[in-house]
Parts: sequence; C-alpha cells; structure tokens
Amino acid sequence: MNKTIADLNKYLADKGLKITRQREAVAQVFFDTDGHISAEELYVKVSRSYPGVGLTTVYRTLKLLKEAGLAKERRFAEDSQGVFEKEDTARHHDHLICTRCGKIVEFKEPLIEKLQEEAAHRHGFSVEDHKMELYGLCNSCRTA
Amino acid sequence: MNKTIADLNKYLADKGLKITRQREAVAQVFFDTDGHISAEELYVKVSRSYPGVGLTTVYRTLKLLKEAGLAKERRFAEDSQGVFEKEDTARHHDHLICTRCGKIVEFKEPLIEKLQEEAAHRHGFSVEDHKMELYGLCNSCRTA
DNA sequence: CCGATGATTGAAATTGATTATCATGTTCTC
DNA sequence: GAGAACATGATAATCAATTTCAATCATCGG
Repeated sequence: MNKTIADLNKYLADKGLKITRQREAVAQVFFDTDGHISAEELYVKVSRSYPGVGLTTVYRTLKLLKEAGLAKERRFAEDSQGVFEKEDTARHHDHLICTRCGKIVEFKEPLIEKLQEEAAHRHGFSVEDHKMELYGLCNSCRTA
Repeated sequence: MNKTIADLNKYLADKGLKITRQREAVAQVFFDTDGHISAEELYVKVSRSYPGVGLTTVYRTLKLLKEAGLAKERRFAEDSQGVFEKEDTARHHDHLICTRCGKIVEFKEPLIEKLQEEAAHRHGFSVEDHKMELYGLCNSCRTA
C-alpha cells in the first residue's frame, strides 16, 4: 500500500517530534508527486498550495521522510542536486541514465539483485540497500 | 599494463596541452597510490614530495586524468568529497560499503555486467559506464 | 482551557567541496 | 630565444545544503 502523511505522523509521534502545518504541507505535496523531485522543485510546488513554507523546512522535512523510510535520495550526476522519490516506488529499481540528454529510465532486474546478495555474502556483507546506475546513450541520442 | 605519467603526457601532447612539473608531480603521486584518494589527500601527499603545488592544480590535474581515461572519480556518500582511483583498477569492479564503519570492499561480478548490458539493450540504451554500490554491514560490524 | 516546556520555523549566515578569475610565470614551437 | 598560448596559484565565487538563533507553535499536565 502507498505511504501517506499518516506514516510520517506516526514516525514523528514515535520520536516525540511534532506534527506541524509545514510538515504536513511538504509531505502532502511529496506524496502526490511521482518520480524524482529536488528540494528546490518541491519548495516551489509546496509554495503554490501552502505559501509561507521555507526552503529550509522543505530540506528538513525531506530528511525526516528519509529517516522514516518514506523517501529515498538519489544523485545522478556528480555536480547536481539531490532528488527524492517515494520509498515504496524506489525500492528495488535501478536507473538507466542517458549521458547526452539526461533522460532517466527505471528498470528492474530481480536476477541481478539475487547475484548482488550472493556477491555480498561472499565478502561477509549483509545488504541493506543498493545503488545501480547504468550510463550510456538512449535510443534517440544514439541514432541522432 | 599499468598506466604511467607517459600516458598523461601523450594525452596532453595530443590535445596541445603542456607538460609541467606540477602535472608530473600530481600524476606521479597519483599513480603511486593504490585504492581511493581524495583531491585534498592527494594535495597533502604531493606537497610532501613536491612542495609548492597548489590544491587548485591538483583538482585540475585530476580532471585531466579523468579526461585522459586514466582516473575515475567516485562519491560514496551524498555529502562527502569525491575520491579518485586509477582507471585500470577501477574498470569493471564494484563496491561494497559498510554503513557503520565505512569500510569499502571491491568486487567483480562479470555475470551481473552481462545482465546489465542486456537490461540496458531492452530499453534501447547502450552502456558506456556503470555504477553499482551495495550498502550494508561488514562482518565485524554485524557481529559486534 | 492554560501555561510551561521543548520542538519548530525561516531568514540569514555558514559550510565545504569544487570551480572561476586573473595577474604572473612557464612551456613549446619556429 | 621570442612569442603566443597555456598553466599556475592565491583568492574569490559558487551552490546545494546545513546551521544559527530569536520568535513562534505544538503538546502535555493540571
């Protein structure tokens, strides 16, 4: 099932933190967003529906969402800003990134995950998370 | 065979760029280093053998080494500085990162690479490079 | 409901890695 | 070895992200 503001509120209550208008505003817009969004973009989007929420608070709320396991942060280029996506959709998918046009395609490959687990165990590691990104040219850029 | 300063010099000559004391100093120390090293660390190391080389020049030379295909930059944590390693050892290996102690183990998994290629082709991508990092707990941290 | 306590907010300042600037110094070609 | 182009390095600038801090707000106990 999809995660909602209720999940964040539960996390906040458990930690003795407070449920505020601003946090609910940020979480609401975040959960209504599909795909990747940067803190800056989320700030703009939140400002439209709930003006008066500061960029600082957007950053802080995204951090909380990460801690609560509801959001995942990614960084596709060395010099770019981080982007966030919902953890339930983030789980177990990887990315293909076009180095020319920047297009990002998500894909799944369960067999690779299995092999990752095995490789990790051979080195005494337990896997909590993984990051796999393939960089290359997409169809349009290759034929252009 | 291992790459050396000569390879950087060849690249520089081809591009009409100049071979300088500073670039040779940075490259020398870089090629003598195994594993990962940050620009800052390399700067300190270079300063010991060849004082008077600026941090700016270390960054610039590392950029050249990357362009020449002799170095590879990685960034293991969102907020950390980039680290560099020799391209010939970097090629086709991936990383296991302990989220507790920060230990980094390198491993190879040719079968995963093959599957990556296949997955990419299914989405119309050609693969130029890839990044795969597994995050978890190493043996010592798990049993501690 | 009220007041105390401690968390939260947001504007501004700060950070930290990396890059740009620019005057000066160096390399390489002819 | 002269000249043009490139390189250097101290400093300033950048930029996402975090910290600061005084003012505000949420929550709990009574």
